[in-house]
Amino acid sequence: MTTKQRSTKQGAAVRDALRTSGGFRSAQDVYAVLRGDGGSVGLSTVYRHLQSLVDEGVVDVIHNADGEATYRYCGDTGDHHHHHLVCRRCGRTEEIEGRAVERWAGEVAAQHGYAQVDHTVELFGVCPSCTRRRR
Amino acid sequence: MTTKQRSTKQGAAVRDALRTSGGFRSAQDVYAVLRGDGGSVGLSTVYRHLQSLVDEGVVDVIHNADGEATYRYCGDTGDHHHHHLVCRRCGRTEEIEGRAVERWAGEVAAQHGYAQVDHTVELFGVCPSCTRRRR
DNA sequence: GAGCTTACCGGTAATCATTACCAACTACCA
DNA sequence: TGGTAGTTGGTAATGATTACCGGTAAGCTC
Ligand SMILES: [Zn+2]
Ligand SMILES: [Zn+2]
Ligand SMILES: [Zn+2]
Ligand SMILES: [Zn+2]
Repeated sequence: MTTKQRSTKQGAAVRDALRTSGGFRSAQDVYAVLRGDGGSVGLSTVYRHLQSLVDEGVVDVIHNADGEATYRYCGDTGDHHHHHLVCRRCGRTEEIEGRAVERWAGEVAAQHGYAQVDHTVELFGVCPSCTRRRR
Repeated sequence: MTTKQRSTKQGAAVRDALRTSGGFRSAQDVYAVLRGDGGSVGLSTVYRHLQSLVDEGVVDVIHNADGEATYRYCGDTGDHHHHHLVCRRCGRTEEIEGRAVERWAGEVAAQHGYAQVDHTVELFGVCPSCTRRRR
């Protein structure tokens, strides 16, 4: 039997915090925000829910340059395969997709005889706002 | 003045271990191998040299799914921009490149007005050998 | 080769993100 | 309202990576 999921305020808080943010945030970031809002959430709980959301497929994970995991709510557009263009200053994120990359990835893998191929494709830059602000 | 680099046997050991391996290996992996060979290297030393090699540009880093850093010697072919097709079973790696992806990345970034754009593109699969071996 | 200077070594302690534990708590159903 | 089982959150444990620092040795000069 599939474990029944209970709906708790903490779960909602974590999900909303991420959704509202719009970009990629670390677990510690989310924790800090929720604490700042006066709510009392445990760090364990934050990690737990982030993981659940990832398993559900509504949240994407990317490891930043330091290897730290950052999460982003992609649920609303979440079923279709996509990638991201992330601002390395403010974390703002645009969802992107491209037939070209997908085709290329498949071809390359096939040429080398690799099976069960998956891929990681992320773009990092400085968004218009951040560019304007700090020129 | 640029700090003068001394050539030590430990440095050579780390570099050779990576080069010989051919694939992406974690610092701990390299450490284990060097220890297995009877040599006595310190873990700190391994980390230190891996970082140096990365700074020199002869070694590439990728964070695996767990966020752990893995390193690969790409020095011999190292000047030109390239990506990797990595076997998630044995770590074997093929260097790959593609005009298509580079162009696509540039276009997408431009469309969204992002500047100083960099990208991460890595393919993960199961290499021919590993596929054959384990059905 | 001997002596010097100083980068380098490596063992250990410290840092940090993430996970494991577990007793107290509460959502949900009858 | 009561009971059951999933959930919470503080704390301890884990694991990778970094900071320290006294001891070692590479490279240079004579
Ligand atoms: Zn920005
Ligand atoms: Zn894709
Ligand atoms: Zn393989
Ligand atoms: Zn590229």
